[in-house]
Amino acid sequence: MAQRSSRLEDEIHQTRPFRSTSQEAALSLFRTADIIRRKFSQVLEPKGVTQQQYNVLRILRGAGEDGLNTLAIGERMVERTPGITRLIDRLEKKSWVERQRAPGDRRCVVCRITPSGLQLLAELEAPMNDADDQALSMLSQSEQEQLVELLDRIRDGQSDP
Amino acid sequence: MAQRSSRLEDEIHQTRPFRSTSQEAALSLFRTADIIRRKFSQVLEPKGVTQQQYNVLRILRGAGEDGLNTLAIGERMVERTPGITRLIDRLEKKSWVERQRAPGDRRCVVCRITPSGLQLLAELEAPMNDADDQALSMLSQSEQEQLVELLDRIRDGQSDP
DNA sequence: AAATAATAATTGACTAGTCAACAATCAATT
DNA sequence: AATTGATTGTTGACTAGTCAATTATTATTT
Repeated sequence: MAQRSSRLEDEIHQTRPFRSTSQEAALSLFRTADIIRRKFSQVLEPKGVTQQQYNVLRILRGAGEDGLNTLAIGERMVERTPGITRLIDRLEKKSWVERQRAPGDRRCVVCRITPSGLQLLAELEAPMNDADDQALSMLSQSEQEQLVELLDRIRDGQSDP
Repeated sequence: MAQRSSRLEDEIHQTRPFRSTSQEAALSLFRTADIIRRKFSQVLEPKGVTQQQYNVLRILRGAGEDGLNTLAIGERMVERTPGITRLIDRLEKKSWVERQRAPGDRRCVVCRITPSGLQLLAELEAPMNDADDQALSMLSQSEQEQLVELLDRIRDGQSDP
C-alpha cells in the first residue's frame, strides 16, 4: 500500500496521517464543496442573492407560469420545508417571487417567479456559467465526467437518508 | 461527444439537461457533500454535538495541553472567527472546552479540551470511523484515491480565495 | 511618555438549516 | 353532518456562517 503524502493534511495543519482513505475522501469532499460554494457566493452577493435563493429562483423559472408549491420546491432541494418557507419570505420581500393561496386546494401556496426575478436570473447567467467553468477548469472533460460518476455512485450507495 | 443521461437530473426533477459537465460536477459535489454531512450528523446528534463542534474538539485534542487560541482554531477550519467564538461558547457551556486569557498576551484566549471532552471523543471514535467507511464503501480503495486526487486538484486550482 | 497603528477577540444583525409543535384545510368515515 | 385523520404550511427555538463595527490589549512611532 503506497504511503501517499496528503495535500489535505498540510492544508488543515494536521500532524497525524488520516486513519483511512475514506476519512480523507469525506473531508476532502467537504472542503472542496465549501471552497466552490464560496466562489459562487462572490458572484451572487453583489446582486444581493444568496446561493439558496438563487437555486429557488431557478427552480421557479423552470416551473414557469404554473408555479410550484412550497413542498414541491423542497423536493428539488436538499433542504427541509421550514427553511424554504422563510427563504421565500425573503424572496417575496425583494419582489423576486410572489405567493398565492391555490384556488383549488387552499392549503397549498403557489410560488411564482416575477419578471424582476427573471431579469435577475438573466443578469446572473453568464457570470455563473463562467464560475462553473472556472471552478472545474483544472480538470479535463473526461476527468470531470469521472468525478461526476464517482459522486453519483457515492450518493447512490447511501442506504436510507 | 456522448450524450450521457444524468442521474442528478432525475434526482432534482430537472427537465433540461445540464449546460455543461462543469455545472453538473459542481452541483453533484454540493449534493454529495450534503448527503454525507447528514449521515455524520446522525451519529453525532444523539450525543448532542454538531459536526462543527466535533471538528473543533478534535482540533483541540490534537493541540494537547498547550491549547490553541481562537484565531488558530479558525485557521484549521473553513469558518471565520466570529463563528468560532460562538461555537466555543456552546462547547464551554457543555464543559467540553475551557477558555483562559493567555498570561503572556492578554488579547489571546487559549482554548483547551477538558477530560469530559476527551471522553466524548473517545465514545465517538468507533461510530465515526464506521460512518466514514460506510459513506465511501461503494468505491474501491483505488477509486477513493482517484476521488481524493481529483478533489485535491480542484482545490489547488482555485485562484485566490 | 502620549498618540497612533496593529492584533485578538467579541458583539450585533443578517441568512440559513434543523426539529418540534401548531394551525388550517381537505379527505374519509362513521 | 360531524368527527377523525392526513396533508400543507407556518412559527418558535436552536446551531451555524457571514460581514461590519467595537473593545481590549500590545506594538510602534513621534
